[in-house]
Amino acid sequence: MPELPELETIRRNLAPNLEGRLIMSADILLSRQIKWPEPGQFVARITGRTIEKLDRVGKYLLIRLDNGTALIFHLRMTGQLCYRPKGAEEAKHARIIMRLDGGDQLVYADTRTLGTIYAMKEDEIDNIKGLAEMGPEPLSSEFTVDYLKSVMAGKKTRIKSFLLDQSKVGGLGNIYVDEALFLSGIHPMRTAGSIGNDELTLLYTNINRVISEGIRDGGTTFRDYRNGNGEKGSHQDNLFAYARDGKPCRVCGTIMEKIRVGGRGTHFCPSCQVL
DNA sequence: CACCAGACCTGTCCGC
DNA sequence: TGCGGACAGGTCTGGT
Repeated sequence: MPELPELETIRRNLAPNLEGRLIMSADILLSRQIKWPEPGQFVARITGRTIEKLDRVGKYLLIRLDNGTALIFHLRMTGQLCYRPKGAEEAKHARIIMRLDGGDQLVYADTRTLGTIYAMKEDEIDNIKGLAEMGPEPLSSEFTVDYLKSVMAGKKTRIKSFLLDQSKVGGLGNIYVDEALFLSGIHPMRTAGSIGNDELTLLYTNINRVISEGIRDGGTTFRDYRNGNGEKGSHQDNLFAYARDGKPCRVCGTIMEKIRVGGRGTHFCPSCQVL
């Protein structure tokens, strides 16, 4: 489900409800999703701890505790992290329930159970490869036109697959990549190295644009995604490319198409984005 | 290094 | 109504 804008939305609406709160206990309903340490140790590391701060790195959410442990979530396709005030109805597909002071809960739910969860001491965090190797994020000071130019130079990988590589640009996923390529008039099958300076500058601008608009709209809800309070996002109403196959292009009216690139469904306008 | 298929899972939708 | 297949916001592994 979730890409950078969705994770950032979750972080922003969980933070005021969680920071300063005490984790009284944790119920593990599906231990398979805890990747480190083993479940008993996992529970021991987080119970009785106070939540200090919520951080996000790419699509990872890090909940920092007062013992230096970071409770780390990657939601993959259908993970949800939801704050449930005392008395709220039960979450479907709950996999971990963390009980907070005062009877409120932080619930991790996940239909497809692909999400991954860790409780890492500071010196263990780099063992999560995807996190340690995260590339610069859109909207950050490290993400510049020159950076993008340097990593794309000479690359034969198709631009769609290239932008999905988290070690190149952190936080992009299938929806926002299709959107950025559409707005830039770049066909998803082009190789990264074939993209000229003007197009590359446009692409850079549009990556930042789609990410910032996604955050502004509280994320994109197609099916499972909900924010930290269980609410849907609204960016699905403002998409140009994703899931618009068979519909007229919002710019030129041509019927949009869907192909597969690197195994992922890819939506584009055959007239605005020529190969 | 580039690229693909398969794996990990469950739910939904579509065609027959 | 039932059943099989394709597909879904992500990432990792192993093969060519």
